[in-house]
Amino acid sequence: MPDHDSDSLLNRQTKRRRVDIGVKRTVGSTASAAAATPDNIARAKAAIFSAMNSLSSHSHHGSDNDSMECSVVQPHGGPGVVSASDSESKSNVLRKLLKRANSYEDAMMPFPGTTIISQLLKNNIAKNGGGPERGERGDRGDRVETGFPGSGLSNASSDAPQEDACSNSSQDSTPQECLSPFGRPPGLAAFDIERLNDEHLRAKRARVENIIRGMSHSPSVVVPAASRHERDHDMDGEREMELDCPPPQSQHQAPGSPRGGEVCGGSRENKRKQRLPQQQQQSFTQLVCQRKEQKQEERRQLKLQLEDMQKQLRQLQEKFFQIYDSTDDSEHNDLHNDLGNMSEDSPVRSDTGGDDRGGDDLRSDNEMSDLDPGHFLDRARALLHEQAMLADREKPRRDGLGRGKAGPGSSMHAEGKQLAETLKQELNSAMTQVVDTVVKVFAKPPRPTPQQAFPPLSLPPERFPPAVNGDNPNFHTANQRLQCFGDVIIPNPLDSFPSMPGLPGPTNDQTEALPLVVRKTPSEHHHQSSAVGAHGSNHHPALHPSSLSASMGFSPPSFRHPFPLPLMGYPFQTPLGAPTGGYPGKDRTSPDSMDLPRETTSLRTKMASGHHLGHHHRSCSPAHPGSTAESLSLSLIKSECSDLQDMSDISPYSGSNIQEGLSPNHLKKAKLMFFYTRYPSSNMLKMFFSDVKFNRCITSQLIKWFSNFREFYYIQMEKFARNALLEGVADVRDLTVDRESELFRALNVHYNKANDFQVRREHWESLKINTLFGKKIINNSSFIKMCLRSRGPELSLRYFYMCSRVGHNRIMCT
DNA sequence: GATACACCTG
DNA sequence: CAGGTGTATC
Repeated sequence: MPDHDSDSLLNRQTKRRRVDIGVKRTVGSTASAAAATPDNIARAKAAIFSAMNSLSSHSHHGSDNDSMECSVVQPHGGPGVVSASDSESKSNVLRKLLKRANSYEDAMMPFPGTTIISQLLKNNIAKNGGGPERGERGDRGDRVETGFPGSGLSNASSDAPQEDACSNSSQDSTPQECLSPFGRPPGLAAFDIERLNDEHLRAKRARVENIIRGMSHSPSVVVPAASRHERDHDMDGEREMELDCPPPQSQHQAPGSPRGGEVCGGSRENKRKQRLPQQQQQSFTQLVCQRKEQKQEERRQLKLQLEDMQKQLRQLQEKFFQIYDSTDDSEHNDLHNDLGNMSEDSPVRSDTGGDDRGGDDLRSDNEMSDLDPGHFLDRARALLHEQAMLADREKPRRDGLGRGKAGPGSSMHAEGKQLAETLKQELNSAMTQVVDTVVKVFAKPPRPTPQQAFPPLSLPPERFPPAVNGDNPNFHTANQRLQCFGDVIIPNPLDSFPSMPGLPGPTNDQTEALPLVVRKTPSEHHHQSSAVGAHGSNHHPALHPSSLSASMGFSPPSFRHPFPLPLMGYPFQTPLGAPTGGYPGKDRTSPDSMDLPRETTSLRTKMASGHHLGHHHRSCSPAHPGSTAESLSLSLIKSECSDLQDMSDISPYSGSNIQEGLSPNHLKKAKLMFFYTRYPSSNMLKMFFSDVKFNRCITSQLIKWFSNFREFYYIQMEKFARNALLEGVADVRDLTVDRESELFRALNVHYNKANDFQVRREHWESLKINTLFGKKIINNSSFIKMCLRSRGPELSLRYFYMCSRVGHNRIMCT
């Protein structure tokens, strides 16, 4: 704390420790201060959270579901848990937490608090293997995890830590959740559907496997069921990490910083992130490749589906034929009459009677080959041919004779023709339906495969090429992306969300937010620091790959979607729900009509009026929203653009409508983006806001927005933590977040006021978040992702998991 | 000096 | 959310 003396530091901390703690510039400083500050409950809480975060950070794996819990912190060396009942223990805990916090501020991970943390870490460890706080964070980098050997966790230690975890989780959830990537075509029989599902599942599995292979991050994977067991392992691992790693000297690493070994090494990167761009580029490239793969996969699936449908069609035809045949046999002609009526207009129709033969033949054929579709057509052709011949032959006679003559034979003949006609019509209609169905299915965003894992989150910078929705509001269809956000969402947490730039490499997970600015090219800025800068070094550049990256990471191949999202598991619908289709309503409407929050409105107004933001904005011009682009943007948002892809998708259309200013919709998008990255890099911002002409003002404004978002977000988290402490919560496992919770409400109001995102019950309750973080943000709605993501190790909840349990969700820190 | 961030205030 | 300030980094 170079700058601040302890007092000031304390004050400051007291006031605001929230947010920046993690990032803070002061990093190494305050160790001294850290020591005591008892009074700060908040701090303690923060510490707790951080601990929790730490834990959570690594844990991805998780079990998914339910059981994730985090272990709690335990005060003393031993991982003992603090007994809630004992006030003293609480005090100790708080103290430790405080210490930790302080140390944190120092930027180091305090060992003091270590015990607790370590225990927490242990629990979680596995997942990321990430180191402890900073270190932990560093983790995000992925490598970090690797660095930690010890994690006892089962797998965690392994190299593929996060990935594995992701994959595992993905697998777990995927199958079930994403059952039908394709919507079920109308008309398909149940058995067909089942068949399709089976195939689909197989395909998903294959995709998941691919994804897993592709991922290299996450170390731990745990099986949900074993969550607890795993947790233990994780903890061990984490602890080891902690021990192994020297405390960071000065700052924590920035959230995305790469770290792994680094972390352990204690080296932190004070420097700002420099290379993000490259990393991001790689990530993008990977994403693109993944997308292609996904598309191919989609094609394959569609083909399979088409084949199934064709089979079904054939079966239907056969059945029809059989029925007809039976009727014929019975000699009654209700059916015939009907057919005759139907085919009256048919050219082929003939009045002449035919012989029975046709009927008999058909019958026999049917008998012979009930199930052979091919016969159906053959018979139809033969019948037609026969009828034609008869018609020619009898026509003259018929003219002379009159119809009365037609006996049974002629009626049969007529019936044959009618049958032929009917069959033709049926075939045509059936084919038409099949084709339509296929087209529709194809057009719809398929649910992605599981991987989505979400999404979350990061976006691909580039956006995948996928089709974007430029025109089609319903980007789902247009894009065909699956939204899977597994979270569906919007999956596409996502997964993938986006961090475009940040995409992490394969391994990156960015659990943390990326630095806001990354100077893209060296040429442009010599600074490399994109990130956080100063104090912050904490932010680790490496980290960037926040969730977005994670998502990207995941998205692998399996998805067809462009996004990575996380989609894992959710079925077709987007998290958003119904509105998928068009984003009606306000989305489409002009900004004015939008139901934006007041602030937004005011912002818009200001902007519209040419308001210039302070010095930041000197050059900014007013925004000109309204355009289609915005609508699209909203649409995207609704669809949970969370996914990187979504983000990326924006660009296409945006290109045509580049605005010089930021509109309310952009603000909305920024909020959405915040779910994925708390510290977006400049590249990410550019990608995400491809429809905006960037200049210093815009960049500054965006940075400011994110700064504000962080502030709010961390305040909420801190508040939540504080309340929890006051309530006597000693164990993270006791923390719960449900829809009624203040945290949920606050976040939703702030970031989702217009309910652009529908946090559906299923998303909330059955999140399989294991993989959520970082890399795997797989499923769950963006909202949840957002909730999970927190900024710094310290206070942030980023590592929290919200799990659903029977009636409620828990926040886990893994 | 420029930049980015945290923090604080309105 | 914006404006301002202080700090750290480049």
